[in-house]
Amino acid sequence: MRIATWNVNSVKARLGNVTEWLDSAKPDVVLFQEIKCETAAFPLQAFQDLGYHCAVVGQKAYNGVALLSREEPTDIITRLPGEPEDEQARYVEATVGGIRIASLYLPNGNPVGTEKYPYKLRWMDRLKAHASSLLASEVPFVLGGDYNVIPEARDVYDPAAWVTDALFRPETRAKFREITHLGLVEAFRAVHPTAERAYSFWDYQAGAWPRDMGLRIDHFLLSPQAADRLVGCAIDKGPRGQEKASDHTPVVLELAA
DNA sequence: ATGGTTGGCCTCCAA
Repeated sequence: MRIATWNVNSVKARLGNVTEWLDSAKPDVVLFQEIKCETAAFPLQAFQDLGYHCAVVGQKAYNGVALLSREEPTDIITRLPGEPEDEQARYVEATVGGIRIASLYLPNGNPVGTEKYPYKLRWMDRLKAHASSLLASEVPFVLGGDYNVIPEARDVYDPAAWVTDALFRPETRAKFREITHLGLVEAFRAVHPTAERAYSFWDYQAGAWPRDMGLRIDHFLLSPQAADRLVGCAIDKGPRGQEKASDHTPVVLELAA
């Protein structure tokens, strides 16, 4: 099974790029983040025409996630447990082919001096708690999406310049490690243990893309049973180089059978 | 060189 994750930065502004990529990459499942539209405004038909079922959690203007799959997803949940007052559209999870698969958009957390940063850390605590309960259930699972976390110094073009940023602060990285240390496998790093300058995001500003000033912030975390089936994980830089590109590019996970 | 871009929305916010 091939599962892709892609922060599309507005599914409506990106519809041409996205459908063209799906048509060539043909993932079995694709996880979108930052669809930036309400659920009812999601361009369902375009994706149904490509053979996908869609589980969509949208909101006006910001955030928004979706899970698309060739097989109909079941047992869909539309929010991360904990903080029921949290209305931000950042999580959708469903069962596809016997695997629990989530599309998540972890809060950015900048600027650090505001309430946005503690919200990010609380969201990570909630993700950790949810991952713990999924592990206890012993169902194989894949948590994919835009984590807004740079795991290590080699995952950013200039670590010193980013050390006070919410994506790379030591406290953020420590929280990310708390999650992986539950026993999850970060798929790209497992498959490419020595890769450098392997990025999934390049800012629109300051010529970041042509200068390869990127970050690796889009990840797949795999449960032990899912990791046993890990065949490959690759970043497809193609879409980032196109006209009207998202600032993120797809990451593709391959699981056996 | 204290720079620069994009999307959504409505005058700036978020990234």
